[in-house]
Amino acid sequence: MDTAKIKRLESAGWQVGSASDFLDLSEEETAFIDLKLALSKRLKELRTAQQISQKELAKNIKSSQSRVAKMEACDPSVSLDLIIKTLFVLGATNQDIATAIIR
Amino acid sequence: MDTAKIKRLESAGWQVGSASDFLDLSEEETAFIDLKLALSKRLKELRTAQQISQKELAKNIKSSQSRVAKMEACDPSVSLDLIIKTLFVLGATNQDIATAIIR
DNA sequence: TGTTAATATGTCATATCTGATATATTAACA
DNA sequence: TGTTAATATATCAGATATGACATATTAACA
Repeated sequence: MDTAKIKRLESAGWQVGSASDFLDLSEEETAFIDLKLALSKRLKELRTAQQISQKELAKNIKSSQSRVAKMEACDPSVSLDLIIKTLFVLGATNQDIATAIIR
Repeated sequence: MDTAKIKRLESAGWQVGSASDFLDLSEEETAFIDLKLALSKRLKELRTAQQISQKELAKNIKSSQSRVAKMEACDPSVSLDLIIKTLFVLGATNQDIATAIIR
């Protein structure tokens, strides 16, 4: 199993609040993943609330359905840049993003 | 003059509040740059408050002085990922980051 | 069950970001 | 003025993220 897959599983694990030690990450690294996770979660919330398919959103951001799926799965191959840009396309405000981060 | 340089100048321009139309960016693109700018500004604030040189910070994040300088200049070649990771190394909390974004 | 739309996962060539390095500029002080 | 530390800027080879595509899985319904 490759690192990407492990990280993806780890992310899923954190998402539901379980503890795990496949990887030993520094405090800064986990903080970063948590932040990314919170935003990818918000991304999915906004998309589903707007009843848009991943394919449709992909078109709006000039990307592909698979990349949207990866964003929502918080795949390690997606950057925070892409997630944030997509949030703005979904109509998120700075306040939305800030709230998603602290919540 | 290349795009990177123009964008850098643009960023500096926005930072001091001037209007410009070298580039015509969409609302989402300007929102993204504004957010990045706010965070790079906060990064510099945290570093200077801690009286750390760019060189020292670079060592802490295993990068180089020049990259730190580019982060603080909000150079288009730096990712949001790198800026956020660095903020965490500087001891920023999610609340700090959220505040920097909405302020 | 089959059909269909939505979503998930794997892979890859290309684009973009990376740390490193060199060098320029700036600021503070003798 | 010179010297020094800090910061800024330019460039580049290697690393990582990208959209695209193929294919698998899931869910809802006939």
